[in-house]
Amino acid sequence: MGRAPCCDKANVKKGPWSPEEDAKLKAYIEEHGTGGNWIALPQKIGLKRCGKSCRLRWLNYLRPNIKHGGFSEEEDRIICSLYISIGSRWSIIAAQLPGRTDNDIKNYWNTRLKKKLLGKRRESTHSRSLPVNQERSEEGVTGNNEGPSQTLSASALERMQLHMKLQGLYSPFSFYNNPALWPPKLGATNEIATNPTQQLSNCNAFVSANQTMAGNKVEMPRDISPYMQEHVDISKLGFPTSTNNVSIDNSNSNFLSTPNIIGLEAELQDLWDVEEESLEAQEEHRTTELDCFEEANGSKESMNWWDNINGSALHSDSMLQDVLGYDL
DNA sequence: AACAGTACCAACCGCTCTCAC
DNA sequence: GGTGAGAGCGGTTGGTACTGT
Repeated sequence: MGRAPCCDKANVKKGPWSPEEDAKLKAYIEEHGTGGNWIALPQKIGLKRCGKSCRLRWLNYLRPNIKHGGFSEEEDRIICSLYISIGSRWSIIAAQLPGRTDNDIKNYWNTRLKKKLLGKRRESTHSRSLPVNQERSEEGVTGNNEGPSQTLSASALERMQLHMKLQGLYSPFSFYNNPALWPPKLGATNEIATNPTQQLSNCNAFVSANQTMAGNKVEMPRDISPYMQEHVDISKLGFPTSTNNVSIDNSNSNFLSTPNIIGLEAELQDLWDVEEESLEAQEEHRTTELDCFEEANGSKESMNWWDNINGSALHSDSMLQDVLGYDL
């Protein structure tokens, strides 16, 4: 049994708003406000519209100080950085761009910006465009019936692709080519890839290994990067206010559904959680994991590998500039 | 000029979240 | 703590404008 509809679907008008409807809605809200009840509002002013439709029209179009189109390069840069960091949290991204609506940004991203970043890889002659074997690698990641693509969302894959692109896959010091920066179990070889074949292999290994680390329970100290602190209202991201450290605890099944972990990290963590294990076994894994890490590195504190990803990408403005194709 | 393909964007849909009761 | 209504959000759709053939 589904929930009751918010309005009488048969008696509401759909489709584009007329100037008269706009005027009615605008005049009423400017004089009386919404009254905290969008559902009742259309009846009050004699509009045959759903309350949700009224809300959307007001927020996305009629509200004062709304900007449409003409995104600046600075806005592009912020949108890209935030998308890579937090994914399709359009409302949060919109909060950082005064006058922009989430819908506007979402449309702009889906129709233009995404193509600008990801779409140009095949025809690009750019020095950082991907080599042929890397194209294959991405197809493996984004791809089809086998492998990691089955479990990573399109958004996460997109962000990984952007991330890899911004990291500069040719660089032997990039995260993907430097196992020393990887989570302990993945960085076993400690080899830095210096040729495309090895780099490709490392990229694939990174993704697939994330799948196989099922059941591990790892502390991921997660500092908010300086970039995020500067550009994002952290309080809106749902991080704990007292500490930035996030303890990923598999024993709490609700944890991953809270906003404490957002986006890609959560998805990777989900991959690790795919395999069902008892709490005891998980705890044992965790203890072993931490002990091994401590033994190898002298401290559990430096197990801050996720920061190695976030920090490096968010600070690579020059790479972002490179991909966007214009000077910042 | 006519048509097809593409790009863009407003609006809708359905789900989750929040909060009052 | 459980429930339900409204608000908010992100994904998707459909219509229109634009561009190329």
